[in-house]
Amino acid sequence: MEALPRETIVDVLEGRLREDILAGRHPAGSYLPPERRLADGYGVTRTTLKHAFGRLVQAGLLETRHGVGTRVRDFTRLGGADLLPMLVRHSPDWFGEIFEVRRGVGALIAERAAARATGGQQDELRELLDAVRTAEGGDAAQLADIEVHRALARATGNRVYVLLTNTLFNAYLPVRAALVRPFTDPAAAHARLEPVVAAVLAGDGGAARRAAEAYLTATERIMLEGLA
Amino acid sequence: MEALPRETIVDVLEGRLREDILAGRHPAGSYLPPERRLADGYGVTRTTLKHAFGRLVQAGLLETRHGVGTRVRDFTRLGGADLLPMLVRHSPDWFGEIFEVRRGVGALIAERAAARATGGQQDELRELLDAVRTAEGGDAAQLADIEVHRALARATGNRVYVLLTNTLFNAYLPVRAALVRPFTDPAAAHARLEPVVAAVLAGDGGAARRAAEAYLTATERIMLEGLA
DNA sequence: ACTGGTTGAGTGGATGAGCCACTGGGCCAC
DNA sequence: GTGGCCCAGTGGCTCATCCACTCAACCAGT
Repeated sequence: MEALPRETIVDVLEGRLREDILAGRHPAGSYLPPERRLADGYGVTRTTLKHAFGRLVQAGLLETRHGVGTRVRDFTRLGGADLLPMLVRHSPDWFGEIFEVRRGVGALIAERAAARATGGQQDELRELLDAVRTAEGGDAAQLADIEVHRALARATGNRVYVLLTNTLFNAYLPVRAALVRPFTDPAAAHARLEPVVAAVLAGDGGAARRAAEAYLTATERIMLEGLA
Repeated sequence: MEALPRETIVDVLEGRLREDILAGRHPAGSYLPPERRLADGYGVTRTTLKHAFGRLVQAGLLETRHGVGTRVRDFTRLGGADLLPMLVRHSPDWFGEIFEVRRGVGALIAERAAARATGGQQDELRELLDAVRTAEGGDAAQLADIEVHRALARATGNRVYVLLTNTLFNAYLPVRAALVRPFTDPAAAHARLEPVVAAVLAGDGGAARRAAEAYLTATERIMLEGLA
């Protein structure tokens, strides 16, 4: 099991700052208070605050200018998809939109994979699909399911699809993990996924696209029901 | 003009570390030397090194464990699309793959936008397209062109498409900016873009998808030629 | 009045010494 | 053997201090 360590001070601080920004307490375009004052306000050293700032700058939420100050970026306009995990954590409204995109992109990936998968990649897909069926206990089936999707992305021969899949996974996987119930049955997971892989292996792009759309629509419905 | 300040020490250090990682001098899964030793090696303070580490951790390239060490993550397997800018800077191989995805996603966006754009969004599209035609000097036409694409993404009513568009822009825009020649002519830019907007305004999803594909294929060809 | 250089307050950037907290392996008593 | 303890090595965090940059106000000199 993944033994994640206790949250560090920087973690907590980053979370508070992010919350304050996403909640609009520091509006986009406005300057934050000076580091010394802010650090004092949060009861931490300026160095520690700077570490938290560094992360948020990297994430695209903040923008610092030497000698001037630190400003909140207009991330809804300029931000990248890597913001999704924190956005969805702050407000679950994003979930539906994420899944619509996942459906569109997933269909693209299936279609491309059907057209391009190499022999080795086809073998890998067969193996990983089989691993879903024989998965045992807890979230093993769910993890195996994810691996199939990663392999489908790889089978497009386009590494950007792999990264994109990871980005979308990072955004909605925590939510999906919370809904363990519908995803822990290996037989059901295998049955849902099998038509997609079969179409890809058959090299039928149209069928693969439709199968992927069906799969993603089905899992989306399960998740949206689970959230309600 | 955007007067970007001189690179800070942390910037440089981050670049060197990233380069060392992407070049495989620190293989995925391996542990980096201890912070004290590494900081000494790069001739900087441990604090400074930690700031650079913080960014790379946030970016998904590194993973630190208190009391154990700092490890290089297998970003080709687990990384998100936000890595693209640094990956493409390190090796331009990525460019073709990025553009293929941009084409697929752009077509999806155009189709959705045609089906869903509200009246206000249609007006905005008309205005922004017009701004491309009347753009003057330097890269003004190129910037106006980008704004049209952002507006198309917004017109889908799905904010994730906006973020995704930004992510892909961040990845290939620096390259595109280097090829100013084909993109500085307002009339040409307007002519390329007009059919896409027209189809979206007409509410014809299929036509919008095909127009977007044609546009993206054309600009892709221009860029690939420029690179060669 | 206008121009142009100077200054100073306020901001973020970087340092280095020092201490705390965590991990893991090896040692020792049982 | 087995269990517990210890300690060396690692990253986390703080503090005090200085450097570098920006901007606006000021003040000559014209």
